[in-house]
Amino acid sequence: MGRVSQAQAQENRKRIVETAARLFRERGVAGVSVADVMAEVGLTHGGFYKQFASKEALVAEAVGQAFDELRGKLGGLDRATFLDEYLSPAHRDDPGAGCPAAGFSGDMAREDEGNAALAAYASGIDLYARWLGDDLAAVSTLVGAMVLARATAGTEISDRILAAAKAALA
Amino acid sequence: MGRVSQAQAQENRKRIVETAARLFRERGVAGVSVADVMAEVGLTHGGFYKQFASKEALVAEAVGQAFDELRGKLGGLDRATFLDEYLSPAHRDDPGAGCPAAGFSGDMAREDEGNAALAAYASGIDLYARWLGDDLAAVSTLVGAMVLARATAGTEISDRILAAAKAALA
DNA sequence: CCGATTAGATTACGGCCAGCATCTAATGGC
DNA sequence: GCCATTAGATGCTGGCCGTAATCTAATCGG
Repeated sequence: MGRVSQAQAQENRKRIVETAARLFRERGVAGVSVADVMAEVGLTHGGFYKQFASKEALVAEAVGQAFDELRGKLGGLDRATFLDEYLSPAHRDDPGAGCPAAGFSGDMAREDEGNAALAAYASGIDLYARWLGDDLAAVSTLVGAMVLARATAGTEISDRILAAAKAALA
Repeated sequence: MGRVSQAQAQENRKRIVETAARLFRERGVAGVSVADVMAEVGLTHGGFYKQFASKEALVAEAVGQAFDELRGKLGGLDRATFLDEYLSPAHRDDPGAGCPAAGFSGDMAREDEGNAALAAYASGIDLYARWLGDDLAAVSTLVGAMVLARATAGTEISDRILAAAKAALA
């Protein structure tokens, strides 16, 4: 296949970022290859570098994209509803569509400083903190509970973590 | 080189697990190869499979080892001292020797269920919870703060996360 | 309507990894 | 003191990865 309209190319680019944002959260950045992302979008991996400078650049855009989606969702929610949805087994079991702070935490801890992805991540944490009334401890409890519930998924302790966090933050 | 005494072989095995426990926490399981671990111990990667069935088996032992070390440390600490050390920049900046619940969280979230590493991890979380008075919300705040502080290391928000968690748990 | 541009496909390269087969030499039971 | 055992070294394999050069065909400006 040859060229595609600019509109189509832009649409493709958008789908690459959205797919990456989901896959990276589901399987981790290291667990997803550029070819995986492109195949899921229906393109071949070679074309990737016409749209992005590197995988790193895609990671940065994916983190930004995930937090942008979050920004949209937070607008129409009150605190109680948000906590209920966040600390639900459904959220735990669907990391691909879930909280980027939790989904990307493992990967961000090892990015080198000054990185674009890191900056997007930090500003996303700031978003959470402000939305919860400048309460960074609440953000820690929230994200920590989700991270631990996922790491212990399938064991009896996982549901108890979610319930305990809900009780503490209500 | 040829054979080595049984005592030496056991010592080598121990050092492999200890080194893996540190490197995995520093760089993530996917970021450390079997060859990396063996080189750090001073052995070649081929010999690894005389001691371990697979990398997965090493991960499971490393997680167990890290929580065993923790168990030892927790014995001689009161709550206030523990919180102070846990939520310190020094702990944030030295994940290799730090909390396994935080250090392995990113990798555990993607292990398949029934896994030996997962079981060791879940029992480690249980250890924390009991030591903090069956308070799973406190464990979430603690581990969440460390995970987020590491993911935002280098930005202004990182220290504030640690301070906020300390204030909330004191 | 033509030709320069460009999105995507194809193919290849260099590097790294987990795992294993084979070799080597020291051990430790007899 | 011999020799079967075995820890570790060496070297290979098949696979996957990120990246890039090249090709192809469709677009879009002039």
